Amino acid sequence: MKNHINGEDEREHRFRDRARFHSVGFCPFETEEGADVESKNFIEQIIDKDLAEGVYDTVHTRFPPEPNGYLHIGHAKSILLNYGLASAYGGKFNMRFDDTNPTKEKSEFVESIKADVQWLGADYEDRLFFASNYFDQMYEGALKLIKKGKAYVSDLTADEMREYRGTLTEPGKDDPNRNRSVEENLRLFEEMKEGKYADGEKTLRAKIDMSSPNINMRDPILYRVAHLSHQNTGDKWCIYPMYDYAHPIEDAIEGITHSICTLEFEDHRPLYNWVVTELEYPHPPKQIEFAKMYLTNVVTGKRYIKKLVEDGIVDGWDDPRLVSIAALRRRGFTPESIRLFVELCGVSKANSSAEYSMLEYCIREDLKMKRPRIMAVTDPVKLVIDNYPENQTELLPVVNNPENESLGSREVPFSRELYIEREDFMEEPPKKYFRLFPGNEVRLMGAYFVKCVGFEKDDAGNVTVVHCTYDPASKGGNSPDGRKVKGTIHWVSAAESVKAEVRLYENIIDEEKGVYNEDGSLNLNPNSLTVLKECRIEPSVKDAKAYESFQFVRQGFFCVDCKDSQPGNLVFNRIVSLKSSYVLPKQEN
RNA sequence: UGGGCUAUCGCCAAACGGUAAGGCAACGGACUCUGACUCCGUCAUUUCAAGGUUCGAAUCCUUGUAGCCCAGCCA
Repeated sequence: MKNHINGEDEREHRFRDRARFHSVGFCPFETEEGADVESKNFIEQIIDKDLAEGVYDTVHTRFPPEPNGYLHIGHAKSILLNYGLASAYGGKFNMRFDDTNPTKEKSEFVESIKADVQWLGADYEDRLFFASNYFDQMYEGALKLIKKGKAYVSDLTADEMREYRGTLTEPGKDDPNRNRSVEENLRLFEEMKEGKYADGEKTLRAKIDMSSPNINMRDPILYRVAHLSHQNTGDKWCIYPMYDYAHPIEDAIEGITHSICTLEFEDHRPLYNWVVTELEYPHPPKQIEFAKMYLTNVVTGKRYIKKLVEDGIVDGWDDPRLVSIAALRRRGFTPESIRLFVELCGVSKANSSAEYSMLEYCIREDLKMKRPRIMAVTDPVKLVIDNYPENQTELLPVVNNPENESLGSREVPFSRELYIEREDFMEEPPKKYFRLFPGNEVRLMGAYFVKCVGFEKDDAGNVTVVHCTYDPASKGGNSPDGRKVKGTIHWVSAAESVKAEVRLYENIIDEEKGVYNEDGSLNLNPNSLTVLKECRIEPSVKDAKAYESFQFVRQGFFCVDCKDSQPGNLVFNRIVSLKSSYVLPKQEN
């Protein structure tokens, strides 16, 4: 009794810790107990300093994707980091589409991105913005720079521009148009805007330093001509601002304080600062770079995924073997599990790649207390209880989740003919095999003890029926005489169970070989998908809806597929298997 | 080879001159109506390397080494 109470206490304590841990990045300061204060990541440390020194008096972040594709697990880190920081500091978080290049952008992507961000729980409230809505202000800014003598119109072609830029080791040369008068620049830029020039004919460049060791500072292009229809602004513009010019303005307009981006933009920071300085924003935002984190042995490259789709290897961008947000959602991952994953990974400036096992841990961790544990037989073989009355069915009460009583209980039909897992019976068991074999007794989970008294085989030698006798006194799963069994196996009633398709997934990449072949193609795992069409599941899942998930006891977590599952024709995706320290020895013959 | 950044356990990651946290994975063991969960234990005398400063260095200095990013009118 005492032990039991202690056990409970410990468990509650653990949950409290966990709950607190979950709040890292969401409210790291409000650890009432004050004890073990979580260490802060380097961005939080910068923010603390800024706040303490009065550089900013609030925190305002943003997630600024270009709507040119689907979001994947890598983006989740940025989304949750930005959102988490804003929440933690009582600030605001904006959703902003960085749509300054109409060649690659589609409104289809803005919709999917919005959906994914919301699904992840990053609530941007009414703060949904588009960089393209700031085009007027960016244009005004360009005028200002020209008037200050800090920008000029260039006639150089793309090739010439490259030549003039110099190389990593040699400085660049001044643009022949670098010293045009303000008036001429104003006129030319106006003409660019009016559409007098063809794509590529003219650009607006910042006048900075052609010999800077930082190539981004060698008079970077601010505006290019592109006669293209924009997904948001239509045909209003034929000049579009470049990222390096547009982004700081977007941040400044929205009152962003900490503009968080990935490492590859570190070299752009001086230019970011140049723009906000020259444009004289009173409270300029600060760019901070962190290392993006990927999963090991995963494919995120657009062209690779596109090819997988085209080749019919996956059934779309949301194929459960992919790691787009849509794919993870379809596979059965929860927003909570992804949040946990991002928290566990941490934030730093060191390039890194997390192992998939970390993500697996996170989804198991999230689902294990939340979802019902039911019985499903994925590779059925019939089990007949010889001494059980024919035509009798009884309903046995089963707790939905023994670790979470609030999930209630259900009744599972039991009868003379059942299905069990094929691998739970062996004619000649290896050592330490606790399951069914002739003469051995096991527990049918939640039902009775049964003892194997025989079996039938077909001509090919496959077991077709296992015969048992049951002990009526062991109803519920325990024998009054106190005798123990080593094995407990799951089962379903043959007549009442529902037939379903179950899809088992392995990594789409052959992990032994790594992601890419020498020729750049993907090292695909030929066994990444296993479809089991003859599965039998207890009837309680009959009305399960898309995305609903369960633990299939002894096997793993499974989720109703949102695309292919139909009432009466259920399809389940295996989200993740349960861990197992037992490996079934390879069967001979 | 110009510039920028990074190196702490198989994978993430703390440590901010005071004597290497934690998580994942792995491996023992206990418990068990899931070979799961949970529990308990093991897992860096050493922080890329070599020197130096210091009573004391992962942290400071020097010199190296390795990796990533930059020469789009992409973001």
